[in-house]
Amino acid sequence: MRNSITINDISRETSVSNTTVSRVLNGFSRKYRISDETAQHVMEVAKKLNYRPNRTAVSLRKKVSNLIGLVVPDLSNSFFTNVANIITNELKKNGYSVILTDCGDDENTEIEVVNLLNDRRIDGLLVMPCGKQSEHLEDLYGQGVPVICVDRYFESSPLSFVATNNYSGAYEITKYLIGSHHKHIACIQGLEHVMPNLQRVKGYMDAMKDAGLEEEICVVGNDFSQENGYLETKRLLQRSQRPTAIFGLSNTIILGSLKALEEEGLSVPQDMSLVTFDNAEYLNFLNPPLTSIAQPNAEIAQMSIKMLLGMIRNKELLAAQRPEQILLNPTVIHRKSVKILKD
Amino acid sequence: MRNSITINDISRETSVSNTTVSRVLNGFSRKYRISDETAQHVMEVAKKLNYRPNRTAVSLRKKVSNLIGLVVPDLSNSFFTNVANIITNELKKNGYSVILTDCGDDENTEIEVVNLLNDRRIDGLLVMPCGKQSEHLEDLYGQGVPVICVDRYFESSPLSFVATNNYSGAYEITKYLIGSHHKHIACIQGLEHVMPNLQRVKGYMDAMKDAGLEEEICVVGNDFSQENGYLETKRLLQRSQRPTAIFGLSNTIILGSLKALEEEGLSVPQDMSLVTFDNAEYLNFLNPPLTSIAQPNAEIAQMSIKMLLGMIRNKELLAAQRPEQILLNPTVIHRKSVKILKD
DNA sequence: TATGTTTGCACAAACGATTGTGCTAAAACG
DNA sequence: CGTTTTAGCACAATCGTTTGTGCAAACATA
Repeated sequence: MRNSITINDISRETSVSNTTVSRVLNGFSRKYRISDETAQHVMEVAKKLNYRPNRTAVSLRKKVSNLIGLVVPDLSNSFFTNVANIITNELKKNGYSVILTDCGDDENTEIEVVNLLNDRRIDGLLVMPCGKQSEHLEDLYGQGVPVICVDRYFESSPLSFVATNNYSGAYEITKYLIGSHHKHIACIQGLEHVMPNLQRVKGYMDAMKDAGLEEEICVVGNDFSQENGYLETKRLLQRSQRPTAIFGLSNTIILGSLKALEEEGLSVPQDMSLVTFDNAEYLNFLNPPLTSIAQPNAEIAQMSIKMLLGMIRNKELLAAQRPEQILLNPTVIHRKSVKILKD
Repeated sequence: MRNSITINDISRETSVSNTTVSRVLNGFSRKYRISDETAQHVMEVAKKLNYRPNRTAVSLRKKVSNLIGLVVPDLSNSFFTNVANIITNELKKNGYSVILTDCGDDENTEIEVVNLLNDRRIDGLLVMPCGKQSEHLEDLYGQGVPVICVDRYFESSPLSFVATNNYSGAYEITKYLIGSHHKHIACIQGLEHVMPNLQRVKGYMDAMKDAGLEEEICVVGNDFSQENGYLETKRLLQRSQRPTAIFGLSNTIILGSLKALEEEGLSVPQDMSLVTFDNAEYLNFLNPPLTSIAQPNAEIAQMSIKMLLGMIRNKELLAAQRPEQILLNPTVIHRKSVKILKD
């Protein structure tokens, strides 16, 4: 068992009380009128013994853990890892460590891990909720724990959120496809009930409707996996009326589509146009480079943290405030996966 | 401030001591002869009040945190995130939470975060060390904290490790290039002093030597970034004697190469053959699909955890045992980025 | 000299659990 | 009925900190 140096060892060695040691080491010498001499001595001994405070004890006593929970749906999706990465690094700069957990896009797992995080007395929670329920999160929030929804959120909930304006992104890129004279545009969606998916589908559908293509609306699929992209693409290709363009609602989905198309010997964009949500460096080097909707990952991460830290600092306001609801605009990155059809 | 239900609330409500409550809730009713009646009552009240133990208090008292530290060099590299992902999920199944930190491939940051993790009394550390020094890790290990090096490791150190057999992977793929009649093969390396890089370079060099191509050995570059891949490729292209093949030592590096080649209007593999370490789904869909050396990510993760958990369970043996040193074999995945030259 | 003020620090209670030990009352035994 | 055993639980210390308060000695003031 690890037997580290404690404040009491210093206390013994310096023959002052642990109270005094604690105060010196926390920079309260002045405040509690510890003589410079004593303070010096304590600090020297602390350094000599290579003392480091036990954060567990501090957490227990101060009721502050400097731990932030981060719950993501699926770490094999590069969008989530990218955001998680930025969040983790940003929070470290602010003196927080993060406990990162992947809930496998499963609601019960999410509830379980949120409880676990609460047991560890996290100072705040950043969550990309994967289910329809928000009670477990609102409960936590009600207990006074700052909670921010990131990327995914709930319509009417006291929880603040930061997300991409998924609607506008989807609307815009669909309009672009239509502008390129595509009419048969299929949309492969992810988890049906989560907000980003809902909004993206809505954006797609509205753009179709606004162009008088209501009849052509075609939404298939049911999760954000690559398999889903693969299978749905295969099925789309078997239709009598094949789409001329596919809009994948995540980078994972589109990778599945690509695989299916390749297997069928179809090439992009000659035989099929392809666009996707999410951005990634490698999209530039695909065959062909894929036109995509880049989410503002860094801004999402930074804004979430800003809001979270704000709540942590102003706990009193926590309950009083109305939720902040922030939607950040995505940008369409035009590459080479859309064929311009003759009209 | 969060005011949760404690064991004392239950104690009050049931009119038994907190000792008894604790024993009941930990399943020690039998052992301490708590009557079934009392036990029942305690459990009911605990459920009614929705009691959950404060893990911070438990950690302090039991000197066990159920926290594992995971330190990776760079979370924007998909190899690391992939391994981290598997590790995190596997550990969760074993009742551990992981604190994940990215040290930005900086040695001082690594030392700092390792100290921070120690302050939190992690039960074990999985680390992909980014520097030449191992003292901070050996210190921790010496304090009785299980430490396993993952992917990266040190030559002569008491620390156990799990990594890919980088040498054989590099040797094999270089031999393959040579077998395809390439002679001018350049190697763009990552961080010079880390073991995987060292071993990969060695594999490359030995393969060249064994084929009598000692004169042609060409190792450039100095870190695992995409920028490094980009810049070094640009420079290679300016040489009077251009290489006919480039061996990138990571997926990030090769993405940089690809960018440089594209800018120069060169296509793969017609104008330049390309191979890389690391595997990723998207490599299949690049233009062209890249031949690569797939590391056994899942096995690395699982083996690391197995060793770590073993150490945690057998702490006594910790110091006594000789380090375990595990190298797992990679596999070359042949795709379409190597041109077979006429000899 | 008596009183008030400041200096410099220590005592002891918390935080929320776990755990070695001790104690009382009832049951069992002879 | 007296003694031993067992059942059933509580006391209090402990983990390593932080923190409200108290208190003696030194000093200043009148």
